[in-house]
Amino acid sequence: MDVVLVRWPEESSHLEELRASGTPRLLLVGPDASPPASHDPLEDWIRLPADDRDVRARVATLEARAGDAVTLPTLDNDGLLRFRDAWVALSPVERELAGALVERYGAVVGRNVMVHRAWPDGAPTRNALDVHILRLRRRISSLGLEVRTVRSRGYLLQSANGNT
Amino acid sequence: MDVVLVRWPEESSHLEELRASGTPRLLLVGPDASPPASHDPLEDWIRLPADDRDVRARVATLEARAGDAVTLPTLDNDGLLRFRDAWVALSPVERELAGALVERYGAVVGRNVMVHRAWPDGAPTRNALDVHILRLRRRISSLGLEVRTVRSRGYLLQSANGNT
DNA sequence: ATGGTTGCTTCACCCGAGCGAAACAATCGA
DNA sequence: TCGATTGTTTCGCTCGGGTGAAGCAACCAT
Repeated sequence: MDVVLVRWPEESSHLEELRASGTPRLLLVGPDASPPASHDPLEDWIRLPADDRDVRARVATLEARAGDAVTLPTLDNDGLLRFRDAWVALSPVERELAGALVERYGAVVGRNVMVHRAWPDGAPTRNALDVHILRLRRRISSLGLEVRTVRSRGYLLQSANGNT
Repeated sequence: MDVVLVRWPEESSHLEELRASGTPRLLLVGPDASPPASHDPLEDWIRLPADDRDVRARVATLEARAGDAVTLPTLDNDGLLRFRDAWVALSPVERELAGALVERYGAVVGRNVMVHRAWPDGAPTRNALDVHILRLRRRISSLGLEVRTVRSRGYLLQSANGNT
């Protein structure tokens, strides 16, 4: 989601609806104005005049927070895994594995559950799942997604930078 | 909880443990340094030289956020210990120990209670609990949690930087 | 105080199981 | 024919859990 720049306090009327809709926003505080008192993580402010890089850094931070809060990966009907405006094509087996992980995004999916999903009539080898998880990991790394192992319990899909 | 001021990038070594313990912090960015890229809501930065009121405003915001974030640790069904949007996987024994501690978060849990919980049919060695407590301590330190000893009474789970 | 005792922490080691990763072979489809 | 997909094997690392032992530190009883 894009960060909206708002002059403070000149455009403060506009601010209410941005707050209500959860839009990330950066307030440009005039040289003599006092900064706003909101502690919403999706709101930030900077004192004018400001270095352009500083503005961009704060915008980037707000964008990242908004992305953390909202984005869920989805697996569409064509077998494409989408996440944050990017996507990758998955092979059939990977599709099933990713499907199980996406349905329980951020939670652990048992190894046996995933084996059953990818090979309903029984797993080919005990190691097969490991290998496909490895291949899935490499594919989705470009999306900023990662599969984390929870030893003796299963696997967990999450955003690569941080948690959920 | 109090906001810690950190010079950036001079004191960046100290920063890691502040992040881990969930301590709110304001980075004082030198005139020529580039701002940090964290999107933790409990971290903020300001460019030096800065107006004193601006510093106080940011400190106040961080304090307010820290006050909002009185989260309790939870042990979910997958054996993951979650705290403040981070998590770690626990081994089976650690899971039982952490479960006992989480249920009485901030209060003392007797050693015998924990032994009975982890090994209902009797402890393997008298030392076993100590070793597992040590391992649990190391694991949860990354979450900003700590296990404190109350001599001859038991153990107590709390947030690493002081409160509750 | 002194020395001993108790309670707790920490380290080092072992074993077995779980898992990761590479390498290779076989198959399938455009 | 060529690349993509999948199955299989093998090697080795990491982790979990038990054990022994050394080291502190607080407490107790002379």
